Amino acid sequence: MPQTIAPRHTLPDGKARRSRRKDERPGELLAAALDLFVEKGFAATRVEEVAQRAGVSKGTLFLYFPSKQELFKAVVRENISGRFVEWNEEFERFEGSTQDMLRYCLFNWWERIGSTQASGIPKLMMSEAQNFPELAIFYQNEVMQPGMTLIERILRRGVARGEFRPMDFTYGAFLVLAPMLVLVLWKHSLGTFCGDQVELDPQKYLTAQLDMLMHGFGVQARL
Amino acid sequence: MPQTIAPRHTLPDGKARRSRRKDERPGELLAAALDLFVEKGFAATRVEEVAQRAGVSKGTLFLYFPSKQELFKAVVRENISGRFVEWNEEFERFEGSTQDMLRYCLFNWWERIGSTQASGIPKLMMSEAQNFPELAIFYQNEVMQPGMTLIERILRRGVARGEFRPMDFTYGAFLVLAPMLVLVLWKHSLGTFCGDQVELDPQKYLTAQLDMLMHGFGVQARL
Amino acid sequence: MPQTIAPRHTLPDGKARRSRRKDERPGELLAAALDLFVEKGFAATRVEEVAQRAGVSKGTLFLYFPSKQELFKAVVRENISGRFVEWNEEFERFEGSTQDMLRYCLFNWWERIGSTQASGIPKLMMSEAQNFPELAIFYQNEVMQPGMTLIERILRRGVARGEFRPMDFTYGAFLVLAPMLVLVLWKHSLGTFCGDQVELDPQKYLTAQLDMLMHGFGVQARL
Amino acid sequence: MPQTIAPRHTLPDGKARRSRRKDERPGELLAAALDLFVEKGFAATRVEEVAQRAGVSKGTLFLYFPSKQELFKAVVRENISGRFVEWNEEFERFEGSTQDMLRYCLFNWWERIGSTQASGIPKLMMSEAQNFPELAIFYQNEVMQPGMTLIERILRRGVARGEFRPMDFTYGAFLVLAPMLVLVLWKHSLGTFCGDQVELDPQKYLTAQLDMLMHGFGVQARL
DNA sequence: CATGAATGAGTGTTCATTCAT
DNA sequence: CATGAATGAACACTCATTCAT
Repeated sequence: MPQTIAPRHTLPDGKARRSRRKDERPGELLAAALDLFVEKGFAATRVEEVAQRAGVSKGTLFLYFPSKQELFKAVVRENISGRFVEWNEEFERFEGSTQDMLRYCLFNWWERIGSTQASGIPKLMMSEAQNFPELAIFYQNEVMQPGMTLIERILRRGVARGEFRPMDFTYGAFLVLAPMLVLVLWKHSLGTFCGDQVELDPQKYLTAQLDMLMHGFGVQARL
Repeated sequence: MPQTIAPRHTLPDGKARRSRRKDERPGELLAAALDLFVEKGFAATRVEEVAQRAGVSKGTLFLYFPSKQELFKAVVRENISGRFVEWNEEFERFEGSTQDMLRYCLFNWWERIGSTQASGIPKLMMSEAQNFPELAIFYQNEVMQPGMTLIERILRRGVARGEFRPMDFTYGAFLVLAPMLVLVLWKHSLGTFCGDQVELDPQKYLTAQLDMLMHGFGVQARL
Repeated sequence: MPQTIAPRHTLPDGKARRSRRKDERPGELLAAALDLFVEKGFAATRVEEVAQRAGVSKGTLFLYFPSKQELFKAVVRENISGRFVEWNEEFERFEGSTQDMLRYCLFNWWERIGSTQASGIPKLMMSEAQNFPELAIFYQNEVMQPGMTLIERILRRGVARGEFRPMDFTYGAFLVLAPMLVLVLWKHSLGTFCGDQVELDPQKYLTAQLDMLMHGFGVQARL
Repeated sequence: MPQTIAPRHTLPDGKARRSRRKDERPGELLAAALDLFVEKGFAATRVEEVAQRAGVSKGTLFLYFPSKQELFKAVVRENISGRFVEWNEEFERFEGSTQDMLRYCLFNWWERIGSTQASGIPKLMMSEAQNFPELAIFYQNEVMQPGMTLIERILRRGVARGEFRPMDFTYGAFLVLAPMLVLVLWKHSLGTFCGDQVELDPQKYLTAQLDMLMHGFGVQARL
């Protein structure tokens, strides 16, 4: 029977046996690692735990990833896929006020990133940037830059259409991004220890941000 | 009667040898600790290293600080939380528009914290919070809470005087804090690896933030 | 079908190389630990030393025993407390006078404990009890209690059968135990330095004890 | 004024100033050390604590005793004075049955030693004998030997007067001593952790011991 | 391919002892 | 004489990584 051995990471046919296929090991490991890295941080996560959660032995993990650091890199790379292409297209097709566009941007980001496991990645990157300069650059190029550019494009559109005041777009993009970033950093770090003292409702938070972005705090804005 | 014998632990003349004075030890240790904690993180910094950099032995460090965590707390108190009393007073005496107050707040923060070594502390806490809950709670109570409260007071003043629109002060304070936080996180983390790609001029950045905080991006704000 | 491949972790032939077999590790460690604990005391014994003497690394020790204290408990269980079940059964089956039972108890204890390395454990516990309350409680529960109970049962049997006079069994058990305890304490402590001054022949000592236990020193006992 | 400096440890006159005299330092230190050694054991007692309790600084302690070990030796030597001369005389003058003599011995020992701070010394010696061979020999010669001899003399008297059966006096003395020793070891070591499980009333305990010593457990003893 | 037993480097903290004042 | 600041050796336990089976 011509049962050829499939090259790793490639499924011979679409209807492959679901569970415990050799080719799925890396994926299971990456998923387990993401969970644990996000939950406990890089240093506090033990490789054995990752292996256990993926249902394999510690030795097996090192069969697929030569070191814990390489595992980390693989996790980050795996989880910051190029969704920006799709998003850019979405925004190009967008019709409506730029304020609506900004609103759409904020809430969509929350729905697809902020509220998911992936929201732990920025915190991880921020913490481990020093230890993984290569990854930091990668993250900067593949995530931060495209993200900033996307926001900049929205701001430019707003200015071009006379909806927004002229501004420095780089700083502008930072100012849009900052509260979003702080929201997920809070969620995954300091916020964990506030108990009920500071309860952040993402919807209200983003709504407040949008309002501030558009009108600022000053009274004259209401005119 | 001529008290010829100098009192113990007192140097014969007031202009004693500058360096290695006993009462400077804690200060030297705090400075060394701040440097190393910011540079390498809390966990990765070895107490012996701190002691060495301060020019004393490991044992001496524990003479002044009962534990590594207490050393960290002392560093934070020395550089941040200990100053809130002074800052609160400053703001109580402040006369002028609340916009000026906000400007004063931002630029003063930059001068006294943001532009100094102490700006590494927020990044540090973000990274280590999970692994050192006690420190996280301390930071939350001694730094975040007072900081947020200080900002909230400014916002309340603005609303009370009719300068600012009504708002939720908690979210408002977050929105003021976020760009400042991101500025120093950036400076101590991802920003390190961007080279010249993204050059943030703090003065311009904070000016842009202030403008946005007051007027927002929307054109109607100009009316 | 001929299963040619030896099951993992099993040596090709039954008579595998004698030493360094995986399943002997705990035993080797326990033996090394007993030696060192008795020789140097619990606190003064370094785990690395135990590991070295057992021919393994420090890490390996912690593979089998989660902590130094648990190692100690295992040593005690292996050498003393684990045997009470067997001893209790022996005594339940015992037929004969209670005096013979007491004799059997004393000389058997000497043969199986008193004359072995394990006799150092009581001295060890006496010395370290204050500093390791957890171990003290463990020893109290696992060794002293069962031991006292065993002796009490013998005494109760003697009284029940009319062989012994009525007595307070708690104090009675103490009085039986005391000379045995002192014998091994002596052996492992002060006795070490007496040279030939006081030569204790255990057989004669225990014989004398038994005689005293039965008849006392008083002459009327001979009637 | 001829105020000659008194040699250390010697008081110029009987009516010396009571408190904080230089010459009393060693005594205060020895007392403090005894308390703490008995309470916490040798290793667990910190010299600073001893110094504090004696009201001097750590440095001063080392002025009088070159090391912690020497301090220990001094403590033991100080506290096992030659009371045996007095006791021997007492026993020579004793008139009455030898059983009464034994009773007197036991309860007197309890009153003068067993119930006092000094009862901690045997436990200390037992624990530290290995570390202080010199002291162990000293203790053996100055305490154990005289004590055993004293008991032996009682036993010999009993036999000589026809009150006691013939016996090996060395073992006999051990058998008398053992329960007394165990009583104080229990008091200062393992017994500490039994809570209410085993409550030893010294009076009852010694009474039971005396009864056993005289008559044994066997029924024939009653005849 | 997979296993899991074995390894050993790395670190905060204590405390007896010293010595400049 | 007395002080107390300074020292530095000592030690249990973790966990990433290896490798014989």
